[in-house]
Amino acid sequence: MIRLTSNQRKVFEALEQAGKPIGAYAILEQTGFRGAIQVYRALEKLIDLGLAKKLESLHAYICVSQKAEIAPTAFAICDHCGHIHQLKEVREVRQLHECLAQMDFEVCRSVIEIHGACSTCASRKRNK
Amino acid sequence: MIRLTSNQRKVFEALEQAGKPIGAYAILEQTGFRGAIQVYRALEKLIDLGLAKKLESLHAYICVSQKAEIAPTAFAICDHCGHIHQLKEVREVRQLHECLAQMDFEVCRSVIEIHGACSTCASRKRNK
DNA sequence: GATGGTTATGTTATAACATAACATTCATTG
DNA sequence: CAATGAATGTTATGTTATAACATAACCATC
Repeated sequence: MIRLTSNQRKVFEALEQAGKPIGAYAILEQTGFRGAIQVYRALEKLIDLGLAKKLESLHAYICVSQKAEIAPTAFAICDHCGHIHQLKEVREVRQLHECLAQMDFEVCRSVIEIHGACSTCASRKRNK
Repeated sequence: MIRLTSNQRKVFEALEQAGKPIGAYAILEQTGFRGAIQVYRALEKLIDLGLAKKLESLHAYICVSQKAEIAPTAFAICDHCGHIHQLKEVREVRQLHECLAQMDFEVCRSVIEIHGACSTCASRKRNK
């Protein structure tokens, strides 16, 4: 088990409780830290450990579904209800990495965020 | 041929000249606009038209290699030299979208940015 | 060519996100 | 205990992005 510091634990709990991506300043409020830097420092560590991820296109952070998952993840982001679907170990992502490897590109970080409408919201749209 | 407004043309030319991703405030300097909003408004339109793209993980903008390409693009971003490889019409990306479609997820925007080392920088790293 | 509607642009202020720089506290172990 | 290093705190500031409202340019049609 990984040993988190006090601040890291507070940030992780805030992410868990939210259950959806939240911004660093929302975390700041929830944790009661005095400055944003505390949040960012903790987030950096959590991301390193694979416990959290930044959603670049939302400027927000989310805790990763399973523990310590460094493997590249694709996110399906519903722009209507905000629901996030985490797609880990997706064949297509692995293949994309392989494709890049064949071009001699050495992958170190993968940002894959697909926006759209989740099944619920999509059907709701169709029926109105 | 698409008709751009004066501001849109200036921003597009700044992007073309740069030949790499640049931030909105760099564009602001180059164009001489008085405020950032002019840049963002022009960028929004250029992105709509498929002439430019935002690289979310860099907070920067780049003009797209071919004209009016709305199709999803994957970007391979070299973190060493800054070189950007635009991958259009990549099979793996299409397959990822199909995979999501089967889950009833209706894709509308695709953010795919793979960071790492390009072939040149990767070999340079190995040889030192 | 005046009228009114639409689109584009300008201006100012501020929101939202992120980091720099340095001070202090705290735990550990030699 | 003293020295060290890691974590945290504090303040300030940098960077990215948008809100809100004012003005100008364009253009059709009467």
